[in-house]
Amino acid sequence: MTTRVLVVDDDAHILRAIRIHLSACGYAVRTAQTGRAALRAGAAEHPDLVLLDLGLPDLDGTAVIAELRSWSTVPIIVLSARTDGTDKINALDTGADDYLTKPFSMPELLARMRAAVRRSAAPTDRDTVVATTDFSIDLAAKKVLSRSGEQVHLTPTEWAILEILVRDRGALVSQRRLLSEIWGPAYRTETNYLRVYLAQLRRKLEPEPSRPRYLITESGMGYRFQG
Amino acid sequence: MTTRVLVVDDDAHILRAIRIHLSACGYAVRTAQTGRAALRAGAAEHPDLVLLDLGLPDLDGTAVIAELRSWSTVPIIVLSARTDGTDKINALDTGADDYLTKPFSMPELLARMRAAVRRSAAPTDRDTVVATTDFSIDLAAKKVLSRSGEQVHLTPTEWAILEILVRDRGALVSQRRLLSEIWGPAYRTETNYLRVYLAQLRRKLEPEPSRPRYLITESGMGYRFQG
DNA sequence: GGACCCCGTTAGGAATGCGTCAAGATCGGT
DNA sequence: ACCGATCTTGACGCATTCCTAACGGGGTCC
Repeated sequence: MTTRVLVVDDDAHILRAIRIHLSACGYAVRTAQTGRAALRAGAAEHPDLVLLDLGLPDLDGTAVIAELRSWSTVPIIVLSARTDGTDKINALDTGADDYLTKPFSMPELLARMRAAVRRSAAPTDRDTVVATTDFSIDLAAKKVLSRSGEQVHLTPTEWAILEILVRDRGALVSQRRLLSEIWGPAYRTETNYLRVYLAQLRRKLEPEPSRPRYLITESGMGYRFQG
Repeated sequence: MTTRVLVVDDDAHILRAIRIHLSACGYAVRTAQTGRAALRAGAAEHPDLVLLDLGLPDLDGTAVIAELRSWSTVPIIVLSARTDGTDKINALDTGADDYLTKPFSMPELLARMRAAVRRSAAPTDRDTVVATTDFSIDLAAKKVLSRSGEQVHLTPTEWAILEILVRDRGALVSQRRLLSEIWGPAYRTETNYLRVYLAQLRRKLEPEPSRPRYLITESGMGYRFQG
């Protein structure tokens, strides 16, 4: 499984140089030249690692970090020409995982990338099959079986929502996070999407769709999968 | 819930300087001057973070990292005078989380420590559950369970207030802070909002709402969550 | 004892959020 | 280019939550 890296820098030359190096090392590279493009790509592609230059034309670098962190725990390594100490501290406190000052050596960047990915890869070992008395969900196989053993067909969007809720089963998932992860950060306020799809999921999964037992609404906050 | 840091360095002066700085910032500091002492202290005390100098008299620094990593995932930040790139890469690949070259600025070290602790604390929801004899609060899952195990339903505003109080449990939280964090700075004087919502929280959580045991009023000052 | 001030409690209308339905728009495969 | 599946969008009635304004109780300082 290749590691997907999102590289964000406004300088196309640097972007190209990094892309060449990383591709040669077996990473799948995706690039963005602006903060907004970075947020879009982050939401759409769910990279395993983000390399972020702070000097972007449209958004402040720390704003990009904060926005990403509002719904994602992807490792973020900041690459910056600024040697100012306060930039470093702000970036780290906003949620960056590491901070390299340009110019840096490529071997060091690669080593820090390996360290960041190793850390984030560790705690992803939760049961892949979640069973209730009415249905069972296989997260690895992306399948849902009804009690009678028949497969329940879900559309891609339905599955995307269910997967997020079930991965954090028991926890409240904010509508903002669901919208950001599935439709992108720009759709944070389109809560009616969620209303429609939650209704469809309930019709397919709940024994009594009008009185949900598993897909719980927390008014004004979000949704919760009750195991 | 103070963070316990193990500082490993053979130079007693540096050790003292770091200890003073970290203690002043609220960390609980334990020190070791040799690799073996560091491994012993790591096993005995399970620190939340390790600051490790590579130039130890008895063991190679990477050996210490490898030994710790064989059984622990505690964050390790390497502090080293060696500017050689291969040392850095070896340390990171052996399992170090970060690498600072001496001399470094203390604010940067503190920021990197915060980042490392934040990362390692995030996936383990251990500290996010606050339990009393009458109910338990899961800050990560945004869930409150009564003693009988039933879920207590809170509205967004109720939850917002409870979250702030519980995050700073034991401490007095001023009404001004609650009001400006939840309703915005313009509502600093609307203390009647708090009276209403505190009453609702007590009705839902306290065994005897008229005689609060957990949600304590400090007249004229603010409120306090008494664990 | 009286005049405060601060707090707890209650309740109902206003505002916001949610479930539901159905009709276009869009996408993907043949 | 067609057709079915899927996604978007808007509208409506209902449920929940919020705001607000009372009233009463318990302190404290004159």
